[in-house]
Amino acid sequence: MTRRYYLTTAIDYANGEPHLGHAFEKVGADCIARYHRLLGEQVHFLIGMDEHGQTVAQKAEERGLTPQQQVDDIAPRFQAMWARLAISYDQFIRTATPAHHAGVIALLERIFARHPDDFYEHSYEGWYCVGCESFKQAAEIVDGHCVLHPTRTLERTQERNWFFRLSHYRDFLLDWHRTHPEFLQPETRRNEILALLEQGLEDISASRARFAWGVPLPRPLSNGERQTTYVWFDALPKYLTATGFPTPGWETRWPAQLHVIGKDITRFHAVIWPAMLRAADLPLPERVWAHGFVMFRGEKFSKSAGVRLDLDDAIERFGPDAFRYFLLREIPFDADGNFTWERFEARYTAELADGYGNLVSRVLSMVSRYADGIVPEGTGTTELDAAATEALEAYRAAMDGELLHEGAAAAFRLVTRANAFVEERAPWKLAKTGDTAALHETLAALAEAVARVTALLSPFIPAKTEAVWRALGLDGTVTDITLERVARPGTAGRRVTKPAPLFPKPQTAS
RNA sequence: GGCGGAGUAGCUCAGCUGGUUAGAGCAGCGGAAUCAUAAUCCGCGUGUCGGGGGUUCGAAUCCCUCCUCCGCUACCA
Repeated sequence: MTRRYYLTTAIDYANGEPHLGHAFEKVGADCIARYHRLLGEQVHFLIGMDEHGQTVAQKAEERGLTPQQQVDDIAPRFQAMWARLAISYDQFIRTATPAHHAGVIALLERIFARHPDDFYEHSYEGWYCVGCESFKQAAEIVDGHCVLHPTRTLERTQERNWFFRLSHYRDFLLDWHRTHPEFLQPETRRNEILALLEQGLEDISASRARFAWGVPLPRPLSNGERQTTYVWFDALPKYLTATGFPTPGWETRWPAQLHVIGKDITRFHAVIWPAMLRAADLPLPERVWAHGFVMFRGEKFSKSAGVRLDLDDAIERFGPDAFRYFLLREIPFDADGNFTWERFEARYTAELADGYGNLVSRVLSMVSRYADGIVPEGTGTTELDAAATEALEAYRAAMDGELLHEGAAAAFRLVTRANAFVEERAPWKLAKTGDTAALHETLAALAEAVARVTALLSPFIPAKTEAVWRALGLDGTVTDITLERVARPGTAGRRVTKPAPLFPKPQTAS
């Protein structure tokens, strides 16, 4: 009975091309998905597109398209990018589809049926900041101006909508976060949400009069007006509608084990989404992880400020695996980090080419030269076994806590140890002196270490590790193995082949 | 404005509830080796631990204050 693991990312907004921020989240979640497959769990990995809302409709109009044409144009572009980056998703959900609409409506109806008081009509009147394009609360208004746009004038504006009684769930949510510290991580995000909940919650609107591109809310207002479901009541339920809800069978997948999101949408996932589920008498997801952002030389990416990075350029520089590795190793998954070309090149050269790539190269080469290409039987354990055990423990501790950058570092310590082991044992000397027993023990230990590191790195660099797995002559593919294989890689007796350099270095002339 | 986090070697960062000479990786300098993608290994770090004050036998580690940066402060997603 294998444990199932339903993992999701946020869905990307269909108003532009995929960029580095989109890629970082997908690569991170993909690494988590692959890690859980390595643990032997039955992973279901969901990604997708958020296709509704006024911005999509506007973008479509600018391009002379219908909203549907707009989203039909964008989705394949994202999917092509995810294929290129080896994102191993099991399902790609799009919100502008009949199945998703039906699921959203079923969820809303379920809330109407079970907690009829949770939705109510309300004429909302408030101070509207044109700069923010949103209503502002008292706490954000100082001297009659929005704190973020003090030079703008706030406008008194009114709209009649369906409202969701979010305030009713404040005590429940506060208690949930307090008693489930693992629900929202990292800790700093949890603290922010606790602070928010302690302040108290306002009800939120659940429908919009102005924008028709979305899911029609199933109940009209008392004056007969039909409105569009407010975007978060449309977007968040995709985690549930993706399971097939309300068609029977959805219960086998829900609740999700982990929602991977950006820190900017923590509130929606840690407050609104749990409240919606509670209102529908549905179980809450087990965990929410809010990652940080990739910045460029310490600055946020910004089209207007000219701080941008072409995703294709970054991938082309050293290939998809190297790009994945760099993002996962360089940017802490629990905080913000930086992309710089200098760091990218430094890590590529030092860690992938000279570290892992060269280790693979020298080990395969020595097995060919000193053992006729067949990995010898190891006679006993060496210090490399202890190093492997240590690396595995650190790796699991890091990966179980979503600290992917530390997981990569832990795996890499075994690369370093293996390289040192080569120097200590000096197989070329053993070959000269004819100490076959010691030579074979050394080569066996090294081949095992390479197989182990390769397994540990497979969530980070799936294509390159697959090539190494084959070069070692091992059975199956690296995506099918589990961590048990790390204990017994079974390299002895395998015929190895030497592939071209895994991570070729550009000529030094450049 | 309010709440919260952070400021440690050139760079990226570890240093939990205070206690031997403040650490790691990268970069840099010196040496060894030659299996390997001239790839590796070994050795070398006196840094006002943001500034100031305080508590203590003793503080990077606790308290106060100031400076700087960042996050949150509810319906663009």
